[in-house]
This record gives sequence, C-alpha cells and structure tokens, in this order.
Amino acid sequence: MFALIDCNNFYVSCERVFNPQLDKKPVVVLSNNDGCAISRSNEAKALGIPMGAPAFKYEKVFRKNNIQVFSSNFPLYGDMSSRVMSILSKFSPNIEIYSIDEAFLKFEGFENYDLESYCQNIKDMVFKWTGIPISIGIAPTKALAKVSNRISKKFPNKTKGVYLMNSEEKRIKALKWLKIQDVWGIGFRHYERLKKYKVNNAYDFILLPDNWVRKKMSVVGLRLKKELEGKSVLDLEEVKSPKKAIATTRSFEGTITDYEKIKERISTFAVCCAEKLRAQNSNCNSIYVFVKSNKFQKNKTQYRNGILMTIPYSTNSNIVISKYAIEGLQKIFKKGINYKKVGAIVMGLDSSGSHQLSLFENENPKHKYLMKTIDYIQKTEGQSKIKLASQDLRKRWKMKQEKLSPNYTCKIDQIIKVK
DNA sequence: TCTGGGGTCCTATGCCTT
DNA sequence: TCTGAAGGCATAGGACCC
Repeated sequence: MFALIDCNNFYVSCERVFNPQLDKKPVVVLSNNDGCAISRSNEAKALGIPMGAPAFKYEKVFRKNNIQVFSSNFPLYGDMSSRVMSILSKFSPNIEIYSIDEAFLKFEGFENYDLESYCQNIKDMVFKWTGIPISIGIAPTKALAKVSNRISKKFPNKTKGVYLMNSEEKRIKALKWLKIQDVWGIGFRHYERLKKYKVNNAYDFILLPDNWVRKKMSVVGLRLKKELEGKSVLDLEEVKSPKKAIATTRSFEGTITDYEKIKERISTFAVCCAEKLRAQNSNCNSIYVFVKSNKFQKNKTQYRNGILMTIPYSTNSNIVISKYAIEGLQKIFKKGINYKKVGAIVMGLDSSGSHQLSLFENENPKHKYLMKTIDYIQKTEGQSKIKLASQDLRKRWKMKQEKLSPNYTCKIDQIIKVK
C-alpha cells in the first residue's frame, strides 16, 4: 500500500505556526513578485479566492474581507518542510519526498497493521511536533493514493484527515466521484480533449480502450490508467536523481524594451545559474536563453523566442556562462517588443570532478580560482558585492515582497521572541 | 500600472554513422 | 561504390507537476 501525505494549505499553515492569530482567519500567500495567490486558507477559499488569483485584481476583495496577505517566504517553508519530512521518515523505511509539501510512504510488510490508525498517529505527531496539519490518503497505487488524499481533504469530518481505500467498492465509488480535471496527471490540454469524448470523471477514463489512451496521451497516460485500475506501475523514487537543469527566470514589474537592460538581466541570471552550479558542485555544457512579451497585453505585438547555446567544454564560470548567454540573447532579441519575462537555464549538468574534457577548447584554468575567490568574498562580505561588467552595476533589481514574514526558523536575528 | 518560478518526462524529427 | 535499414544523438516542443 502507498500513502500520500499532503500538508494542508502548506504555506498558509507555515505562517500560522508562528502567528496563531491567523487561525480561523482568511489568509493568502502570494507567489514571487507578489504576483498571484498560490496558497489559501479554507476561509479564503470560502470567500471565493481562486488558485492563481492575480493580487492586483483581488486587492479590494482582500481588504473588504480583511484577508491577511503574505509574500512567499521560501526559506521558512523549506525549513518547515524538512522538519515534516524527517518525522514522516520515521514511519516507513520507504519514503519519496515528492514536493515541498507532499511525500509518498510505501507500506510493505505492514499487513498486520491497522493502517488507518497508524496514519492517524502520523498525522497527530506531525501536528504536535511542527504545528502543520496534514491529510493522508492510503491506497494500492500512487495515483489512487492521490485520489484517497483528495477524499480525506474533502470530507474532514467523516475521515478525520485519513482515508483508506481498501476495497473495490471504495475504488469505483471514488473514481466516479472524482472529476476528470482533478485527476493527477490530467492537465488543461488532456481535460479539453477528454471532455469532447464525454469523459467526465475518472471512472469514464478507465473505460477508454488502452490503445486510444496510449496514442493520445502517450505511455504517461496509459500508466495513469493502469494505476487508477488498481495495478501498481509507479514505484517510489527514493533516491533523488541529480538535477538535470537549473533555471533563473523572472518577470519584470513593468515591461522592458531596451536591449542593454535586457542584457544586464540575462547576464545577472546567467551568473545566478553559475553560482547555483558551484553550490552543488556541478558544471554545465549548454545554456538556454529565452525572452517573452506580455501575453496579457493582447493589443501589443507578441513575441517569444529561445535559443540553446552549446559551450564547447563543461564550466561553472560566471564569465563563460554569461558570455554565451549574451551571445544567445543577441541572436533572439528583436527591437520594438515590450518584454515581460526573460530567463536563463543551464543544461547538460555533471559534477565538478567528472566532466568531459574537450580536445581543442578548454576553460581558462584561472577561472576556477577566480570563482572560488568570488564565492568566498560573497560569503563573507555579502551577496552581490562582485559583479561582471555586463550586469547591472548601480542597483540590484529586487523582487517585490511587500508582505514578507520573518524567517522565524532560519535566521538567528529573526527568531520568534517570547515576551 | 500590477497575472510566479522551477522543475520533469515523453515524443517527433532530422542528421549522422554503421 | 552505391543504397537502404537501423540505431544513436541532439533538438524542439508539448504535456504535466508543485
């Protein structure tokens, strides 16, 4: 059996742990740049705040209903997440940390356990030790555990936050209840297509012929179907595979048309990727650069483009990665466009110790020591003390975070005070 | 004025080599 | 020497997740 543990309204719950006055009150956490709502308390949901609600459009609603609004505080959420995960890992030797607020546990050899009360116990302990409320769905496959989890959340009074799907009747009933667009793995596109074929719930979906699903939704769709039929084909992914790409991308507060300004951003993002590479002891051998106009400004000329730049050797040098990024930008930049978002993604990652040497072109060996020195100075003197000439030298572009809560658990000067 | 950011996997296609 | 088949690899794009 698999259990899916999901933290309820995770970011909101994290804010509440350190600010209990927020309990029972409508609370919303915004995305980076204070763009849109990405976590809502049940009270905020009841007031009709949808997922992804743009903050500027809902400002009045927030004020009118006295909804407490927070900027996202990822260091805090990450720290709370690892506390929850470490508790969960005590309850089964097999755990897959699926995301910041979700984990799968596998119960193998637990045949003599009453899983329902075992999971109640998990739930109580996580709440007692961290203050984070969680819901648990238990079922024979991962996809069905997702379904069970949804049931546990939807009917808290009946389930007490834990739902065990342990019979065919329960499985069929659940699948008939679950709307197709709410199935894990069915996104907007698949939903649109399935709707045309009168597939309205998960049960309709498993009645489709295998080969149709295979053809229209690839093996991914077929695997999902098997899982929903109760045949387990997805196992835990316990060892986290190393990252395959590292991205730094941002939207601007307004739009930018000037090449020089875009260049500064791209250079800064490329350097940021290089820093992330060094932090995890990796190199890359290519960088993807993209630019996008504002898709919401329908009256303006739309343009989006990206380019993959191959670097002839593996590197994590600010200088090299930034150079190739700017070269890429030159190729895709078009005049007269109002750019809204640009980004840099480094790809072809390997670890520092084991990269492929090129026969003809290799990095200037001095870069390695230079980067070490830069990292050292950044660490001791503070971030962004050292920049490339191509970066924006005067002021550092800052993310909009007007309603940020303190880093209660991960910055010593912001730790919670008890009077 | 103001609509996030960071990832993964799968497939089709085209080129190159054997 | 020419040709077709088959496999490897890179690339782009589509779909999804949180």
